[in-house]
Amino acid sequence: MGSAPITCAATAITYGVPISTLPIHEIIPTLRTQLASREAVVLSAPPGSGKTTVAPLALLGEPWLAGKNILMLEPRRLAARLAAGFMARQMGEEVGKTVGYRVRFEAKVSPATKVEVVTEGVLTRRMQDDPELAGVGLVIFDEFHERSLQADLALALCLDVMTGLRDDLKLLVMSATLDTEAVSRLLNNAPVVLGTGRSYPVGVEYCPGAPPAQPQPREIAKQVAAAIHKGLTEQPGDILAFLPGAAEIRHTQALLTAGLPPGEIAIHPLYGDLSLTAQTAAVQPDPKGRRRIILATPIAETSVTIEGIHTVVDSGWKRSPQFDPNSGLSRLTTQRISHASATQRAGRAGRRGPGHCYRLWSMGEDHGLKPFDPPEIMSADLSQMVLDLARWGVHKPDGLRWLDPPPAGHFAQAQSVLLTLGALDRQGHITPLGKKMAELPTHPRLGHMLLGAAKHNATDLACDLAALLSERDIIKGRERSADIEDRIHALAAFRTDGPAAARALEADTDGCRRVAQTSRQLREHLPKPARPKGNDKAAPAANAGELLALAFPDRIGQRRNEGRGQYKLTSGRGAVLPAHDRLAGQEYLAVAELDAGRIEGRIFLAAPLAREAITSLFDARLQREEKVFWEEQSGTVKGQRLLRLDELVLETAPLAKPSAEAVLTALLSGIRTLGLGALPWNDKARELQARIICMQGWQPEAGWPEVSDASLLETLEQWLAPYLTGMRSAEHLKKLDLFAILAAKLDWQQQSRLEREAPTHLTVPSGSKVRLRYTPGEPPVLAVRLQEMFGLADTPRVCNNTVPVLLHLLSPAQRPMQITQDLRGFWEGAYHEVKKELRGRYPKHHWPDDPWQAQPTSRIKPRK
DNA sequence: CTCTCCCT
Repeated sequence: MGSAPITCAATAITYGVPISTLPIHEIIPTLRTQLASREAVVLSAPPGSGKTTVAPLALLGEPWLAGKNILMLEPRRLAARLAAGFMARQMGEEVGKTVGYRVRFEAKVSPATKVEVVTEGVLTRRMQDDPELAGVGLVIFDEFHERSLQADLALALCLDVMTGLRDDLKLLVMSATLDTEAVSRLLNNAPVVLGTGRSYPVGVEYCPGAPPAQPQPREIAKQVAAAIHKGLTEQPGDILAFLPGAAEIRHTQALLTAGLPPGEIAIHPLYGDLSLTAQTAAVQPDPKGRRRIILATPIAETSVTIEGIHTVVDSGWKRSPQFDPNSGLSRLTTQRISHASATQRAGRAGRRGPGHCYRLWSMGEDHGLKPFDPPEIMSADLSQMVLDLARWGVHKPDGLRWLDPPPAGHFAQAQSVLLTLGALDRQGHITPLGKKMAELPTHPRLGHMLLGAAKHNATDLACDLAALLSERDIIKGRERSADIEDRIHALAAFRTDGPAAARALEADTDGCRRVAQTSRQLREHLPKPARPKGNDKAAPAANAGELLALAFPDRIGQRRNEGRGQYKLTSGRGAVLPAHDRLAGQEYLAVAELDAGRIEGRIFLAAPLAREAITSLFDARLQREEKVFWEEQSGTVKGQRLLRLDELVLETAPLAKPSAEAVLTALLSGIRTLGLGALPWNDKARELQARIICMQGWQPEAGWPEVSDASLLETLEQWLAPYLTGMRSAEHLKKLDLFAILAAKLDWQQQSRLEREAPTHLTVPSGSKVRLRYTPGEPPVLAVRLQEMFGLADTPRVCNNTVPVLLHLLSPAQRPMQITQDLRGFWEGAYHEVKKELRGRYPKHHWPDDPWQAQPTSRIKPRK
């Protein structure tokens, strides 16, 4: 068996409420009286309570609604159609009479319609066109606990309308969870009406697996497969398992097929990217009556209901996108689910009878779960919403009353994207172009592309691209390329040669159908292309890359030379293609879809782009720059003329005459990278440096200049720059006379003081001029033959007689015999020992018993 | 080791 054994906690809790007959009817009278006197009411009732279909019809005859309609908001098209159909049947009517619906691509409404069920996008669009919501007396928000971006926006817009334009508009916010306090507060302390649901008890069993550190797909799959095996033996009926994503589903499926007898049990993956046929198969009962295991993403939490589920296995993880305002990109992350989500998942086992739920964590960890999922507004790309708000006249996150205001950073990022696209001005106000973009039923980036395409004679292609990017990828399969041309070809094949031709190109035919439909709708929103008049020549048609560049001007990729498939984006960020992708050889890409990743982004959809196309498309945004820099390799200052698009360098050319100032700056930075040793130091210059540093140490208050290596390196501009005129290479630097340059840091007075107080030589009793050696922080060293010092009592001093030198007293052969700063002490003491040794080694020299009276001599040869 | 879900 391909899965690990599993041990389960003996604890089991049960929740759920007893079955009763639609308890929602019991609270209808309360709902009526509350809504009659208040502008808003919150209705909280669990799934299965019937609130979606009961509440609108029950309120239809209210006097305050006379002559006005109900608008009900649903998060999904299917739910809108089902709810309208159910209500129409209740009234014994066709859909589109008293009860109708309006979703994208489809409307069933008539002048007789009193209840109109709409999806979220329809409502925000309608409010933009008709802010007063003329003829509407009540807006119902269904499934508000899902807290979609659009529902949050619609609620904020409704509240705005109610404060000014429409004091007779009422709201009913319906939610399946009990987190109603915040909504109630936002709606001026609206009353909360509580209903009960109708569901069966679900026994919950905790089966802790490995501790929940960072989840590995294989590890999650192993635990889920083990729990499924346990469920197969302990529980009857079908099993629904919740996993974070496709990778975990694949692994679990592999483990199960390896561990189960073939053919007896049907295993179905279920996730949004799957073909419609595969999804339908997963949702329906098995045609051969076999037991079923459904391996699903959170799609099965709300969007899809599966009949006959008795057992749920909950991994406790989900994958969701997190917007990163720094990069302006989203990344998918695997996270723990919320408590509300865990309850919702368990509830999926109790729709038709008592059920059972295995949770792959411990009961103790329940407390670590967040009570609710954060609303979408906290983690989404806000550019479309910010454009809608600008059109509404709102330019700041706090311009409306929100349940959770949009995060300021995300809001600002959206504004900056919209500014780049020309939809907003610097104040965040909408431009005429922005208004046109907001009227198109698509993301502002794609709207920008659609509107720009006419000029490039490519409106049809732009519609297809916008449709492709609005819907799920039509090419499935793990080996697919990121090249968007593949999708364009498949779509063309689908249109001209039918579904089989599309399938031959590995495209999903339902997907092609959806994309074609979306493309057609977008085309209808755009003006008909003007026929070229007389001898006007039509502009050459733009290709996919050029069009995508209009939508994603901040995501142009340039190949890096580090490895195949590595790109740098206009923002400076890195992004990679799989190395096997055929696009990977392209020098430039227009990137449409990518995941922010941790360090580097991952490119999922892109098109090749010619450099000439970039320069002509972004002419106004190109930066022409002259760059003068130190080239380490050649050790010279180089000048280049650059053509840049933000962080990308599109062209370089040598710069004939760089400005002297720029050359100097580059040369100085070159010296800084090479270090001070790159300058032509000689002993004389180093000695001068040491003498100045010594003087500064001995006379800290006397104003000696800072000339240590560190401070010289820091202050190159001040002391060295004036001597660098005309120089531009390491070779040129060799001509510098550092001694003279350093000396020039001293004024005349300091120079003569230096000669006096830190002299290069001292005259010793023999008459010789002997060199002093200076080392910063130490006394200067006078190395002199002992014989030359006869007769001198006191150690010579420098620095205005304050610093005794360190004497290295040498033998005639320059061997150090004694090191001392106390000459008098030496003559009186140690000399007499040294003398004996010297007499032995140098018998022909004169080694007097009385050095005080002896004649100093500089003669090297001994006396005859 | 290729990516959750949904909407105009």
